[in-house]
Amino acid sequence: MLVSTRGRYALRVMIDLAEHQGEGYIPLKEIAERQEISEKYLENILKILVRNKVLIGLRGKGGGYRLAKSPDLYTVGSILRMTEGSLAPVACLAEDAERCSRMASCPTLPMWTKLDKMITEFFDSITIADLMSSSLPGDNYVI
Amino acid sequence: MLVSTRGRYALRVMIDLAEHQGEGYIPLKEIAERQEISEKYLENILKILVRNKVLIGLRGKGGGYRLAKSPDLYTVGSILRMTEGSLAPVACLAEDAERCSRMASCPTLPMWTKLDKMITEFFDSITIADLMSSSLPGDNYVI
DNA sequence: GTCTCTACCAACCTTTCTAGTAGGTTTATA
DNA sequence: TATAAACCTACTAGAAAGGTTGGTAGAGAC
Repeated sequence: MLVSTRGRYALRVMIDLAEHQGEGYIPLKEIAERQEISEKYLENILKILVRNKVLIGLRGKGGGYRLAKSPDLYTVGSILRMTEGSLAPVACLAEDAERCSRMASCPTLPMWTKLDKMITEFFDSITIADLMSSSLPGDNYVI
Repeated sequence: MLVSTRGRYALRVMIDLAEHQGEGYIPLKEIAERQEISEKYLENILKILVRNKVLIGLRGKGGGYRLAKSPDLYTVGSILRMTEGSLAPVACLAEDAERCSRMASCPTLPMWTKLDKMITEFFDSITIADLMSSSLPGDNYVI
């Protein structure tokens, strides 16, 4: 599995917040309810997004979360890299991979590299705004 | 990680055997040595390929493994599906996934479906013959 | 007929990742 | 000061990854 629940939920939250922009700070409880995701689990995911300054969290009564910037300024790729760590299709291409001694002669490496590039370009070509329900699904984020 | 060692090793074995076609049956020991993979672990992987009739195993002295068909008749996709089970980038798209109640309104589903199609088409467009060292790496299995 | 080489098979193991849960602390508003 | 919220640390059950152990069965050479 390339993308786990962490990344998928993060994207859904981003879209949810994008659709409720201008309504001030949205409490976690509300998002969790709408998205049918456990509050406590979601908390862990939103923490990552706040740390990366994608979301702004406000404490106390009337607090909650909101997007730091406009939805068209966030690519799906950037959100997934934050939450998933790496989007590499194979271990050898992960940033923290130990250098493989067979690299120079590996007959499969060019294939993996090419796929990695395809995936990266795909995710980086789509923004949160593209995913919003107001968009026609399936055709507007053509690669 | 989309593709684990199981799938990667399987591909390397297929290429290895393709490059030693016409030399009769190649014992596991030899492959393991050349590929620097533990014999015992490789055994588990080859079992899958034999079960799927991609390789033919012969026991006893002089035994070993050989490809059942020509290398250009095996796509990378078919080998990976055998060994990895599923190549779906997200859980919702796996064959054995339980039907998600949000499917109809999910704003991210079209993106996942599109990526899944891209990945499948990529892997199905490359054969073991394309990966052999005699090929120029990087340009001949253009999608 | 038995020795050796080989594939084949079932079970087990360790480490890491996934998908959470529990319980408390801090900050802001009413 | 009560309450609503984010924030923080730690824990956990289960699954998957990446193997290992110890055998059984078949085929050829002597």
